[in-house]
Amino acid sequence: MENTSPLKPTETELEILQILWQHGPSTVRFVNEEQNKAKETGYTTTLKLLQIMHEKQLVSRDEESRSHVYQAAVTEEETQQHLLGRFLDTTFRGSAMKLVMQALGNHRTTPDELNQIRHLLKKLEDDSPNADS
Amino acid sequence: MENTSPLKPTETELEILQILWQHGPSTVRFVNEEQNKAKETGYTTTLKLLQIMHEKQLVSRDEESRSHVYQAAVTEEETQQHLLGRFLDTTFRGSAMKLVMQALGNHRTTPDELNQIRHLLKKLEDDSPNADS
DNA sequence: TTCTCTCTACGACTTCTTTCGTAGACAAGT
DNA sequence: ACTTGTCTACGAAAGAAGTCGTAGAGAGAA
Repeated sequence: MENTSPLKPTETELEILQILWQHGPSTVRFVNEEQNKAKETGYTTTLKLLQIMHEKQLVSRDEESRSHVYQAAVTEEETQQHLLGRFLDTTFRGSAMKLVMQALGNHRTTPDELNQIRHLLKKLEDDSPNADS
Repeated sequence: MENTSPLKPTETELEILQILWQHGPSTVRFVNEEQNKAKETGYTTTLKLLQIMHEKQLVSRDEESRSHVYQAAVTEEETQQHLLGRFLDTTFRGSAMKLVMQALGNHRTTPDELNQIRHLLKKLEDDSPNADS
């Protein structure tokens, strides 16, 4: 149960992971086409990236058919968690609260979402032995 | 308002900015010594970085005395805001709520901090009906 | 079979970032 | 005046990330 992967995906690798998370196992061709929706990218560029990510164990691949099928080998949540930790340290010097305040304050959030957060707050309070009001 | 500097500091530049934000205007020597507390860094490395940051207008400098005195030219908040925006998009596909939930859920937050957030939530709710500016 | 299309592999090039060596200026101290 | 220490400027090396050209294999159509 030890470290699954202290590996930090780069900017582009993350974009590819997003595609794999959203669409499930995909061929290079498919990933490339998705990437092109946002930004023109050569086919071999995508291929190379996926190969590197495979080496880094960020993705796994099925080589059965001629076109290999790639799949994310890390979950979206664990990756987000990991990146969030780093971001928190480097940008907010570790203060989760400052980050949350800024995120809530400057990005529109629907009333419903605010409610969900309220629920979470309540839950956190209940779990915490020494909560004062 | 239309400032032309949505420049994104690099990892190391951010570290230096943190030092300047925390300690105010500083000489290269001082910044370098602060950096060394975390990681051994050559003096000229720090110098070069500050010079580059000066070119990029991330810092300003006072050249009066022989040892120049550098000062952050961007505020901590605006930088955090900018980086947060990027991070939100690339890592959480724009969902501020998901980010907040994860931040609150997985990083220790004191009861007092939870309270501050609660206050913010209330404030957001009050302001929200017709927000558009 | 032969031609054509698509795929993987691989290596080289570019750009960006970080690191550092070296040179010249300048102020003190002796 | 000379030596020493600290400073800036500059250029170049080292590293990291992303980009792409080219070669060769295989599959299917003609």
